[in-house]
Amino acid sequence: MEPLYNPGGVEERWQHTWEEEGLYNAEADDPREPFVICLPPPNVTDRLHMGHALNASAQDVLIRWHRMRDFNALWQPGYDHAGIALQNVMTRRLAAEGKSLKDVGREEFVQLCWDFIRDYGGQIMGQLRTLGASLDYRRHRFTMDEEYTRAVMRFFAHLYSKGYIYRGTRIVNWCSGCASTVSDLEVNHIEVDDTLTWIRYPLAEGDGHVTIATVRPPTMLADVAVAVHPDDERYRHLVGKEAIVPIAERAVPIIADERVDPEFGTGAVKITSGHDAMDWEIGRDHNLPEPMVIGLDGRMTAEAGELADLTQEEAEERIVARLEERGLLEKREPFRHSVGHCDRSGDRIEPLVLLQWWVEMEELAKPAIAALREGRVHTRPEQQTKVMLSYLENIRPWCISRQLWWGHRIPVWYCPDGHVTMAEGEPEACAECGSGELRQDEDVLDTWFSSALWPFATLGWPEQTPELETFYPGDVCSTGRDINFLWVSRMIWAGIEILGEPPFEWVNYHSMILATDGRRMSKSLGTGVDPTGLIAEHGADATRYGLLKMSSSQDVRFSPGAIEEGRKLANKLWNVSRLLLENAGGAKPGLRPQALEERWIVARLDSAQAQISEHLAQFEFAAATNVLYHLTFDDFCDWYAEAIKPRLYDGDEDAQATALANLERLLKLLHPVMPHVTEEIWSNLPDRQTRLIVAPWPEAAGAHDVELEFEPIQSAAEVFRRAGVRPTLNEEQERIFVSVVKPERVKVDGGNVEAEVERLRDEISRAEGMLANERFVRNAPEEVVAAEREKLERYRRELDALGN
RNA sequence: GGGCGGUUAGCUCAGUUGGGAGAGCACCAGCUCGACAAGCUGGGGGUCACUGGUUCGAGCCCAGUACCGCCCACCA
Repeated sequence: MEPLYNPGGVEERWQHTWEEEGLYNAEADDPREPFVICLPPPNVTDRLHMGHALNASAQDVLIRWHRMRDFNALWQPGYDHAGIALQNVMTRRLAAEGKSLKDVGREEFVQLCWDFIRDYGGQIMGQLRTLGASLDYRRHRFTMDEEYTRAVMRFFAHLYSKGYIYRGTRIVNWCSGCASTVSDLEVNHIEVDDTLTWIRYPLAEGDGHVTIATVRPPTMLADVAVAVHPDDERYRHLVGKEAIVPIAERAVPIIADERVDPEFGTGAVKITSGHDAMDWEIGRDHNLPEPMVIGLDGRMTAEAGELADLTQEEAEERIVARLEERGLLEKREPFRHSVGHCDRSGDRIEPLVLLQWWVEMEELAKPAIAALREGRVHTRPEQQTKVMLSYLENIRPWCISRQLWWGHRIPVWYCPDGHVTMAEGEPEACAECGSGELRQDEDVLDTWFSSALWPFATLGWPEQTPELETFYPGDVCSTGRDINFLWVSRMIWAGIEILGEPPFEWVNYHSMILATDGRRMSKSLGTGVDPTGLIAEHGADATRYGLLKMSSSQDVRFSPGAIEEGRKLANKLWNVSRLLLENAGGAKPGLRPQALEERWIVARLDSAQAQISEHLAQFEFAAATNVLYHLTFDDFCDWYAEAIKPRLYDGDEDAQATALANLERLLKLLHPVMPHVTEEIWSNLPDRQTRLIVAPWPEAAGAHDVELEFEPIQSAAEVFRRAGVRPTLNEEQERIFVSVVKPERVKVDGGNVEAEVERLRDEISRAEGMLANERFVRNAPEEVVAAEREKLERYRRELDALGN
């Protein structure tokens, strides 16, 4: 063993060995209790980024921990086809070649997507392997695979037959950049500087007018009403009358609706059902028509008359000029408000009224709400449950059709008479009239529609496979908050709807890792840190340790020091192992603790193990790494190993055997976080029967000497003193050791007796004050009062020892 | 507009029912003898954002303020 641990080569070797020996595999006929996590499927064209690496580290710790605890641990891998994202990539590539979608046609385009995936996709699984992620790679799934597609079709058919899926004309979010609709969840509201234009609409009868304020004058050509609040005294007399929309020169009703804010603008608002979400709702409730003057390309349509084909900006200029000529323009002023933008392309969303496919969500959400409320699904951090509930309780219909070519095509066919035939496979004839002339719906399904099935479609659903039987429902979903609604909420209701129970019991939300300056990590900002670079430079173990160490219940900044710490820990462990192994004589591991410091380290290992288990069970990975760090550095290396060194050199077989047994134990506790270095050291231990990855997690604590559970370092010295042990320490350690023989001298040796006396007097008066307080003595827990009494006595003894 | 989170050492962050302010890194000093200088030991350094309240006692509980971040939303 070399003095400096070099993860390069070692890590790859173990990754290959583990996978080749089938140690990542989980089998459906394994009788042990299953433990299942589905990897959130990365986009097939993505490369590993920090979020993937952190989340994979967390999941792998849980999987490896459970595997050692004798669970049948399945970590399910796979990819998502990333509908809009990949379509946009491909569209840009075509454009770079001077081609458009129309030039290549649908069939060829889809083939190009598959080619692209074959050539450039599917890289993350390889990158996850270099992280040591123990996924069952044999079970890899892709949402566009034939089998998975069958599941998507069945899911559609199921929801369609129960009436949850329907086709309807409603207001949608149209993204001109993607040339598709997107769901409400894919729209970001961003503050923009705009202009608010105040326009006079003359009354149809008489001379008066009503002034409205709008940020989008061109849409006035599609106005269908003017609305005011029903309680607004200023306008009550006008409700039921008509106003003339200028330029369009149409009369529209003046209506009353409570959704109008009387405080805003003049308190009167133009209603444009075809181009605004709230107007659309008001329009539906008042049975108003839904004309449109803006087309799919964002330009004015023929309905706009002489303004047809103009851009909205051009149309606005013309309209404002005309209004001014006629004296109907009251004023224009700067106005800042939030406007929907496409999450994918960044383009401004155009609300349009289109015929699309929808999922009616209200009924489907109810069992998911119940599952969250009843604690059948828990979240970490817990507050996220509230967030999820408020989303589900206010859920709205989900637009699932996309005007794309890359994705699962909607399994619906139309005959020339307009009859609708839904079929999981291609039908031969119209279900209604028998016509053989069928045309399939052109649209594909929202990518998230297929992602919702991930926990069971990956297991073979709709077939009743052994995998489905054994591995559903799973246990943990670990993910970022950014896809909470898009993915997690949908898996929950879909799982309950299809299989009767939620797909997992726990949802763990990991930190978002920000750049060191607090900005988002992003390629375009140049703030990204590449985790594969960290792995190459510091090793996978150090990277895993570092990411888990810096993770938290909230978002955190990237900390290079945490990775460095991981590297030091691996090196420290490596070197203490060298010490123990190279001085083990012919001893075989066996726990024969005789000296007090040996019983002490067993107690420390027990105690640390209990803490680690508790932290992992609560998804507190940073706390677990902290325990591991101090256990290894302080307790195991700096005190225990130092203390037994002389006996190791002297060839004391009991000490050697015990040291190896304790090392074994330490390696097991570290393995889930740092699998490679621990497996490598493990392979150097004598008489290994199994790999560490499948070695049993140590027996539960309980056998150790309870009275030895002191705090680490000081207590070690205390233990040595009581044991009469005089380990060979260096001069500094010797000084501490001696000082601990008389604990009251520790601080005084530093020189400042007066300050120490003062401190003790303060402490004594504080403790006396508390104990003299009847309410404290009466109300505080007994242990707290007793602890206070003990402290008081100790302080008094220490003060006496100082001669005061 | 609604909701959630944050503000603790130079930096990144812990701090579990209220009871002696912590870790890692960085910095300083010493040690460096047969695992490791990517080591060991020690040290300096904090008005726990601010104001008020509850309490014998508040980083922690309550009310409010400021600043930062995130999510949701039909602010025309």
